[in-house]
This record gives sequence, structure tokens and C-alpha cells, in this order.
Amino acid sequence: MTTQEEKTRRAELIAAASRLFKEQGYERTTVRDLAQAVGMQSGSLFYHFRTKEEMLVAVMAAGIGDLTDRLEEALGQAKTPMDKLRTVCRVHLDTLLGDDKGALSVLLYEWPSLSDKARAELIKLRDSYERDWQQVLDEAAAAGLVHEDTRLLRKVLLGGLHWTIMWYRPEGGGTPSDLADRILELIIRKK
Amino acid sequence: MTTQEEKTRRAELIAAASRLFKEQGYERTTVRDLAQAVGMQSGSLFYHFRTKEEMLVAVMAAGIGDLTDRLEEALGQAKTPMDKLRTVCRVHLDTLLGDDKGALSVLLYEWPSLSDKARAELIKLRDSYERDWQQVLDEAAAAGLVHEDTRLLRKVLLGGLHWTIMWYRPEGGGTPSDLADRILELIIRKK
Amino acid sequence: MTTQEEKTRRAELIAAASRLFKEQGYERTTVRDLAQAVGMQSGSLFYHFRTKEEMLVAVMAAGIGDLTDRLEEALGQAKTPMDKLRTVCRVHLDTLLGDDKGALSVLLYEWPSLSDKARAELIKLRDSYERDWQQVLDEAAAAGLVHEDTRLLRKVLLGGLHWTIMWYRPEGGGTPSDLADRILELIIRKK
Amino acid sequence: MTTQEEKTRRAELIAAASRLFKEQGYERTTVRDLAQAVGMQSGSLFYHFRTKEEMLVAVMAAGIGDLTDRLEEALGQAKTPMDKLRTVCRVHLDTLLGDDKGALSVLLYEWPSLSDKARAELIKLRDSYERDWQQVLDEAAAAGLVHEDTRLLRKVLLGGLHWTIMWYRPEGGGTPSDLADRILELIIRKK
DNA sequence: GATGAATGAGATTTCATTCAT
DNA sequence: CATGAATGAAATCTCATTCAT
Repeated sequence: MTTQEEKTRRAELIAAASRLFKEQGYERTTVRDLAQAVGMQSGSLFYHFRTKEEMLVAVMAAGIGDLTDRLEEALGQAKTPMDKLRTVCRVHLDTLLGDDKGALSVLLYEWPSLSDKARAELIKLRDSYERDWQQVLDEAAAAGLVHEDTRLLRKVLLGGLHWTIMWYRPEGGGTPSDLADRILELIIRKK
Repeated sequence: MTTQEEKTRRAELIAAASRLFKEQGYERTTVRDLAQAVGMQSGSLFYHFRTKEEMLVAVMAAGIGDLTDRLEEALGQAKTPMDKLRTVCRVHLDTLLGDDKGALSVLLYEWPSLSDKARAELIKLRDSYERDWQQVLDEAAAAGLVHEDTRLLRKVLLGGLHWTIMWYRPEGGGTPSDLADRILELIIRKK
Repeated sequence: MTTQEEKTRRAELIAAASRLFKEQGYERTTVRDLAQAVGMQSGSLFYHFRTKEEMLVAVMAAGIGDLTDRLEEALGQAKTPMDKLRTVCRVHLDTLLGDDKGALSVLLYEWPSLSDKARAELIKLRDSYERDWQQVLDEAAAAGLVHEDTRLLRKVLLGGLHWTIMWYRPEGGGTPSDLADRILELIIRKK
Repeated sequence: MTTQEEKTRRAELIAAASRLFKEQGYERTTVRDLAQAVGMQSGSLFYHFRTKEEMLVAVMAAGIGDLTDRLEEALGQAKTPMDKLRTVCRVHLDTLLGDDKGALSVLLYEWPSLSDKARAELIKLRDSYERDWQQVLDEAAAAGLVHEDTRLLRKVLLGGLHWTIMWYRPEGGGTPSDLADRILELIIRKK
């Protein structure tokens, strides 16, 4: 029960932090902003998290964990290399640009705000996500769908997708999935 | 003479700010850090710049201005669409990853730190740079070298290039120009 | 209880600020002075007041509010026009020159230190006090006690009273009430 | 010649300081404001005045000196006690409220900004002015025009006149001389 | 006489964090 | 679990003043 509520409160906090860190940036978001967003006093936050950075880490970990989960679930239903390729791109943009809290964009753009220690922890999670991507790209390359330098392709394509957050506007820009498909077109080799 | 020295001092300050903002981020760099880097007292900074943000803007304006200059000069010597394509990518990565002060990476990654007013000023400069890119991509598409959705391609390719700063390491990664060529390969259509 | 303590702490701060602003002037009083006077760190002040100016406004509002309260209470016990006339003068000088914290003299002499916004808020309070004066003077004029240009008289007499703070010395100067009576003599017509 | 120009420059500075100290207050006026108002750099001020306070003293001394001069000249032409009474009031308000630079109001309202040492110097000048007033009031009392407690009357009347600067507005308020006459009415005994 | 650059002390304010209740 | 108050270090910025040129 207590644990239940604890989980709830923590989750609320992480959701609020995601949103605020995304909107205003980590450094510019104060502990008071965070507390106010969930209706508590700033001192109370420190019952749930030991430091502000711990909140940032929690947001990021939730972001990357959630993303990986979504990806693996979606990949389970994709059969062909082409299907899988489409899936990785769509899931990435749906998560990044969809109207969820924004944990993924915090992960990307507040990376330099992390201390070295915190970074190490998160790198593992990120690597696991990128491993999934790597597999999909390798299969696609084997099928002649994309350039065979898949390690480079992974980094560049992910970079291109990440950057969409700087310019994508839902109004008149199509859905994130549409955009993912159009971007994929740019790097697909003719069959 | 006076103007000369003024330029020198201001330029020194901008160079130091570029470096520090890149290394530590804008928010985490204090005016004391900045002052110390050029050997003055923190109060003296404000003789040259009215606010810390004004320094950020100066760094960014210098970064994008310098980049545009370099690009236009280099494009003057490029003849074919393919040459031009290679040029825009190379100049971009040389500037971003080369061992200069890092003004360009500050421009990219501290964009959210700007006030709306400051942003407006810089958008003009950025647009001018992107217009050059657009022309090159349009020519390349006309020659069948790249996908014809050049507006999207511009954004995605630039995003991919921008992101290299997150993972590129000079040791064993080839030169920035090499990397530019390899990235270009990923989106070039067969001739 | 909490409210009680809150009130206490805030009141302490206002009292200290009254004294210091009176003694040294608003601009020359630092927040460190203020904090030290109540035994806290300078940063802690900003838990209670958002800015230094907010403290000035609080001092002034307390000063004028207190003065109006005293006046209205005292007027309740005055019967004749002459009694009332004596009352307004006495209350004014007792408050201004009496050994309370000095909020009223801060109100008078730091008026130009206020921002326009803050001033507007206080003008209402001041007007309410001057309305009480106006009534008393009007009654006195009707009774032939003072010159009938009561609006001018109000301003000039109040000015004369305000200015006493520049020269009144308790030692050998009589009490503030005595002084009030003597000043009143200067403008009384008919006995 | 040099002395001539020196005088000119100094006078310019004092005039500008009068105006700025009156408009913004002494503490809120920066040395840069002052310098800019006469078209020089802030460092150059210190050739003419050793400190900022020295400028304040110069403004005040000029203010009180000028006032005394005007008064003594005007008194020379006044014959009767009543004439003289009118003269002291008119000269005072003309100088205080007239559209000159405002040195007199600076004298009155920035008095607390002075260091003790500077104050001592100015007190002499002020006393000389008040002695002139005292004589006029004494004559007037002897003639039965005003209350015989002339020392108190001097202080209170001067206070009332000083305070006009807080509320007098040229538009629709009559001239300063008119106002002086009306104020005089308030304290004149029946003829 | 004047300037431009710098100084350096100090101002207000911010904010993550602590802790008694 | 939460609060309200406070801490204290540090941040940006201000400004009278100095001084070499």
C-alpha cells in the first residue's frame, strides 16, 4: 500500500520532471518548480530523491527503458527486414515526438548535464537500445536495403532522428510515424 | 589601434567563451571562469559585454558567421554538383569537429539557453547558412545524386552531421573530412 | 501557531527594516545588514520577502496602516472640532517622532525609492489617512478655527509636521505632543 | 582661458548633477549617468571632482549659495515687514519649484546622503540663509503679522514650503509665487 | 583634460539541500 | 511523508575609482 503510493508519487515526480526538464532544461528548472508541479514543498522532494541529479537520472532511465520496451515489443510483430527497419524508425520518432512527457528528449539533450558517475549507469541502458538497432540494420544491409557500413549508418540515422525534435511541428508535419517513413526513404537503397 | 586592441580583447573573450561553453556548458560556466580564462577580474567582463547572455550570443554569431564564410569561400572553388555536395559536408564537419574553439557546437547545443529575443537575431544568420545548403542539395537532386525531397534531406542530414559531435573521436576516427565523405556515401544514390 | 510564528518572524523583519531604513536610508542598508539584525543569513530573507523592495513596501504599509489605526482610534474619543484638530496633530507627531521603529519616517523620506508599481499600492493607503485629516480640517474651518482653504492647509501643515523629523530632538524639545500643540497654535485663528 | 573653460566644464557638470540627483536621487545616479549627461567618459569626471560625494556637495553649495544670493537681492527691494515676508516665501518657492536645475531640492532631500564631514561644511551656508529668514520673521512678529514664536514658525513654515515639491504641479497649480502668497495667508494674523 | 580599460569590493538574488517538528 | 524555515555557497551584475596613455 505504502509502496504503492510511494511508486505513484515517485512516478508523478518523474513525469513532472520529464516535462519540466524538456520545456526549460535541467539547469533552469529549480527544485521548487518541480515540487510545485506535483503540489508539494521543495523540501519534500528530498524524501523521494536524494539529489536533483538523481531525478534527472531517473527521468533518463525511465525514458530509455520505456523506449527499449516499446521497441522490443514492436519488433516482435515485425517479420521482414524492411518491416523491422520501419519499426525502429517509427518507434523512435513516436516516442521522441509523441506527446508523452519528453523523457527521451531529456535523455538526448541533457546528457552533458550528467556527472561522470551517473553517465556510466545510463550508458549500459543506452547501449542495449542501440544493440537492437544494430541488429535490425545488419539484417537490412544483408538484404541489400541499406548501405553496409551499418555502424556509421546507425549513428548518423539516429542523429538525424534525434534532431527532428528541433524542428518537427505536429501541425501540418504529418504524424511522427509518417515522418519516420519519409526519413527512411532517404537512406533506403533501390530494390 | 584602439579599435585593434578592442577587437583583440573582445575576440579573446569570445574565443575563451567558446571553449568553456563547449566544455562545460553555458549554464555551468560562471563569469568568473570566463574572466579567469583571459586573466581579468569578473567585473571587468561587463565592460565588454553587458550580460553573460550577450557573450553567448556573440559566440554563436561568430560561430555561424565564420561557418558561412568558410562555406561560401569553399563553394567558390567547387564546380560539379558532386563537388559541392562534398564541400558542404566537409566544411560542416571540419568546422564542427576541427580543433577550433567550438563556437559551432555551442550554437547547436546551447540554442535552448537563449532568450527569445536573442534567438530571433541569430535565426537570420542560421537561415542564411541553410539557404546555401538548400541550393547545393537542390542542384544535387536535379543531377539525380540524392533523394528529391531536399528540404527533408537537409534537415535530416544536418541533424546527422550535428550529432557527430556526440560520438566522434579524432583518434582512430579519421579526419572530419573523411568522415564527411563516408557519411555522404550513406545518402548518395547510385549513378 | 505556525501562522503566529510566521507573523512574528515577518514582524521582526519589518521592525528591523524600519529601524535600519530610517537610520541609514534604504539604499545604504544592505540585505546583509537586515539579515544580521534579526540573526539570519542574508539568503534566508528571501524566504520571507521576494525582493528588498518588497521589504520597503511592507515597512511603509505597516507604517501608514498603523498611523491610520491610531488616528481613527484617537479620533473616536475626540468630541469638539478643536479636540479633533489637536488629535490629528498629536497622533501624527507622536508616531513620527516617538521612539517606535520609524516606519512613518521611512514612508516619507524613501518615497522616491519606490518603483512606480509599488507606489501605486501605497498611495491608496496614504489617501485614506489624508481623507481623515481633510474631514477634521473641514470641520475646524466650519467652526472658524482655521483658514478655509483646507486642502492647501492640509498639505502645508502636514509638510510642516513631516519636516520636524529633520530638527526635532527629544532632549529639551518637549514631547512630540507638546510640539504638536505649539505648532497648532501657529495656524489657529479665533480662540 | 583654461580657468575659464574649467569653470564652464565644472558648471556644466554641476548643472547636470543637479538635474540627475533631483530626478533619480543621488544613490541611484551613477557616475556613468553623470558623465554621459555632459558627453564625457566616466573616468574623466574625476579630473573635476575627487569623489562622487564632492559633486553632491558642490551641487548643494551652489544651491544654497544661489538661494541666499537671490534672497538678499530681493530683500533689498522690499520695504515693509509684509513685503519682506512675501519676499522670503516667494523666493523660496520660485527657486525650489521654478524650472531651474533643482539644486535646492537636492539639498533638502539628499541631506542624509552626506557624510558627517561634508554636512558640517554645508550647515554654515544653510544657517546663513535661515538667519535672513529669522530676521524677516522677527520683524513681522514685531509688527503683529505672525505668531511671536518665530523660531518655531521658521522651522514649520520652511518645512511646509519644502514639502511643496512633493505635490506641486505647474499645470493648473498657479505659479510658485502665487502659491507662496496663498501659503502665507495661512499663517498671517489679522491686520 | 580626457579616454578606455580594468579593478575589486560589494550588492542582490538564487537555489539545492538540511532538518526539527 | 510532508512542511516551513533556514542555510550558505555561489551566481550575476554594479559601480566608484584608478591609471597608463
